[in-house]
Amino acid sequence: MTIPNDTDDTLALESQLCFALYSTQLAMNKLYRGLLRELDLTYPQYLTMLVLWQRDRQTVSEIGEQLYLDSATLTPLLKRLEVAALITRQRSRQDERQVEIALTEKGRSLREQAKAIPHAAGCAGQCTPEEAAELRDALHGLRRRLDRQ
Amino acid sequence: MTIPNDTDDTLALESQLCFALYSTQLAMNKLYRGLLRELDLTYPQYLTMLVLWQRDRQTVSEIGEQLYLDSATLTPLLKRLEVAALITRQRSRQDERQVEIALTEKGRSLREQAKAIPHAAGCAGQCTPEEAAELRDALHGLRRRLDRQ
DNA sequence: TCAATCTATATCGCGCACGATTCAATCGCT
DNA sequence: AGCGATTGAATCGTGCGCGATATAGATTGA
Repeated sequence: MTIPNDTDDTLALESQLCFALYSTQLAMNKLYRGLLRELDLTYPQYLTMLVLWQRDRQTVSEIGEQLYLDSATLTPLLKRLEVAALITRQRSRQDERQVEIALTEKGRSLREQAKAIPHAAGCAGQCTPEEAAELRDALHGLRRRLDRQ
Repeated sequence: MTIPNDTDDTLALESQLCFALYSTQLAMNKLYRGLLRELDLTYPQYLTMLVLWQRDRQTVSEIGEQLYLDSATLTPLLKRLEVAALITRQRSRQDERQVEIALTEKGRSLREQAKAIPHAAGCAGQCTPEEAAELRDALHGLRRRLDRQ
């Protein structure tokens, strides 16, 4: 009697951490699309604004280091934020290779509206702050290990 | 004496679960890009193959329900898998609106190569199976709550 | 000094995601 | 039977991500 040789679930979709991560990120993105509609920002644009609200006047690569994005992604994104009059982009005097990104008054003032977002997102995810923090730390840990590869 | 009115870290990038999710997904994607290079698959294409390896002959929307993707994303992706000769696409006889996706022999046989992927990914993430399972379940739970919104 | 090298940003091409729309096939109802 | 509503897939437009390449400016060293 032969044992069926392919009943193992190694490749089962739902068993895989990578798919849990992928599909949850899709769901989170969808949630934020709704929350960010009134700010007229996409999710990556929102992240970029978070970086600048924490510290104004940063170069493209400084922003990229924090978001894990490179200039191929950021340059067009930043141009759109510039068109939206939320930031300015100008070549650094000291080093003409660098481009300094700075908030406009409009960009700074958008922060007030944005303050409501994290709480709204937390409610939607029905997470207690403790649950959210635990999951966040587990994810950051995983990311750190993946980055080392 | 005035207390600075904006030292709260509500909007701090690293404190937010959504960014942990976003950046970890970027890192995971990067890992899989490397692992999948020899299979000549992108990550979403790999997920689609997982779905078909679990059950052959499914319609576009059946695949979409499992991956949380709609036809706008899947139709072009499936066309590329068809060009790669991994699947066939043909209109259902019973219901001409539906398109049935079926594996080719080449598509079926790719499964053998793919079996090594989950283990390789687990090693890269340096997760014990228990850690991975726990994080996976926490993420599926969060996704379920987000989907209800 | 000036050529080789390195660095920061930009550009190009491709493949997702997805909102909005279109179109054909099917269903439901009278 | 026939017509409005629904459904399944495709199409279009926009915005990421990112590998690969380009380009201009800065740095290094013989």
